[in-house]
Amino acid sequence: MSSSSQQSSLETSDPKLESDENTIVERIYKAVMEQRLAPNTKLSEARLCETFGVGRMHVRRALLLLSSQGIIELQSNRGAYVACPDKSEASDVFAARMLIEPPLVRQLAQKSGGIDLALLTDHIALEDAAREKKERTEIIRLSGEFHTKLAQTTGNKFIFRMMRELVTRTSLIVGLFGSSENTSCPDDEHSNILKAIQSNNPELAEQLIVSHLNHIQSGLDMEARREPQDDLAAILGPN
Amino acid sequence: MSSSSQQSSLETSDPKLESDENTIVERIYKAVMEQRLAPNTKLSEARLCETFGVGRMHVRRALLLLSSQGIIELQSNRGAYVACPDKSEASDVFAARMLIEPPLVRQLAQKSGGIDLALLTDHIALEDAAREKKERTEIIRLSGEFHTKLAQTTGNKFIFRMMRELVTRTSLIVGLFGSSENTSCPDDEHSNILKAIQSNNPELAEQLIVSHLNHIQSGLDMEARREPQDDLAAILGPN
DNA sequence: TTGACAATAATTGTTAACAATCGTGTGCTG
DNA sequence: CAGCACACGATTGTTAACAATTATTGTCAA
Repeated sequence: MSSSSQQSSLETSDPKLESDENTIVERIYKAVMEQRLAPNTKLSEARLCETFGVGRMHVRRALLLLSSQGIIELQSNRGAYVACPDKSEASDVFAARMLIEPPLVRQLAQKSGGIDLALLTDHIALEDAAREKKERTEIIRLSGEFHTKLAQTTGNKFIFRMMRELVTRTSLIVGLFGSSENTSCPDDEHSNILKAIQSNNPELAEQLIVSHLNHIQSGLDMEARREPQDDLAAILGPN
Repeated sequence: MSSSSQQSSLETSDPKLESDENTIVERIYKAVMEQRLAPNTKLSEARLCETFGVGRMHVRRALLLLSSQGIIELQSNRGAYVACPDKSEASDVFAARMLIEPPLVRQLAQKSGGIDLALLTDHIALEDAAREKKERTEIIRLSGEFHTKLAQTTGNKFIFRMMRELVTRTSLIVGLFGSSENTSCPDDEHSNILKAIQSNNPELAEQLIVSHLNHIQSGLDMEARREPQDDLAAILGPN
């Protein structure tokens, strides 16, 4: 079995342009962030080899890196599975974000004059456009990316990496516990947070991010957990 | 070359007990934390293979993981080197710690009643003992570990991982920029922070950690950077 | 029909040989 | 003597075959 290329949304644009394992990580990472790869989906080495057109070594490297970022879980002799956070992990993620993000936006609002907010203003435009066009995966991705870019704006790579990990995990959690349509952040809260930062209002910015995080968390249904499907179908788009 | 076992401090206790690549990561990690492995030291695959008595695959896995944690740096076709932070990274590390640790200890002091501080009280005892015996590497390691355990006390694995990474990086930085004897945290500041937490005094605890971090940072000489030696001698103790 | 058990297929883990790259030292040349 | 080119040695990167483990299927008996 596994004849030639069974995947449609995969090797569309560039058939076998050099896709090193860094690209592999990025592709899988993005697929998880956009909730195209559901939690608990098995990622077998053979399929990924075909999918990306690389040897097993590169796939294994990528899987190891992804597991070190908590995006997938490696089970000994059993393969790699997209991470599937439970209730406890979910509350840990939000607790960590509650610890970090308020001081973060407060700090941004304090020295708002001295830093470049173009990244964020541009981002809000992107979010609006995506919401306009009702592009689901774009909305989901951008919704998380706002928080990542918030951290990126500090120019501190450690803060950036921490936020990136937390946001990624949050995306998984929202996919698992998100009730109904509530898969992304409420509409214009991001915009309001940015405005508070721009107008040098640390207290307001902090307050807004706190309630924003609370909104996300309260939009979850921690009891009924959407059962993760093992779909192999709509995976890993080329971009 | 590379006859039998050239390393003294290595395979002392258990000659070839199963040391999987998890152990390899731990061993190298610990060596870096205790500043036995100087920044910029080259870690060649062949030597690590002999040292740990495993195949190249395990070594490469370990190196990849270590590089993903920022403990070493992988240069393409050139090998692995112990990370060597520069001035900019150093200030980023302290900025990130300034962002996280104050709210962290504040939070601990707030709900001090409901959490188990045994980890920390025990730790202070260990620190005192090590200082008594003037065990340099122990003091260095424990001095960083206090902060890690501070995070561990929250029971939040994300906060723990963040702090662990920052503390590790701090250890490298202190090794590089640390002026003279000032290789560890000032004597009893840890103890005072713990007391503030125990007595449910969030403001004091926060203030103490801030000045503690400032003390560490001001003990560095950011200009004259200790030139990293390429020593292969005193490496990777067995414990 | 259901359960356990055995054989087989599929997948992951490991090893070793091979290829490619980089650093170094040697010798040539100006 | 300085500088460059080349070749050699050492180290890293890659591939493919092999071993070990797990999952699946089919069979048989209760």
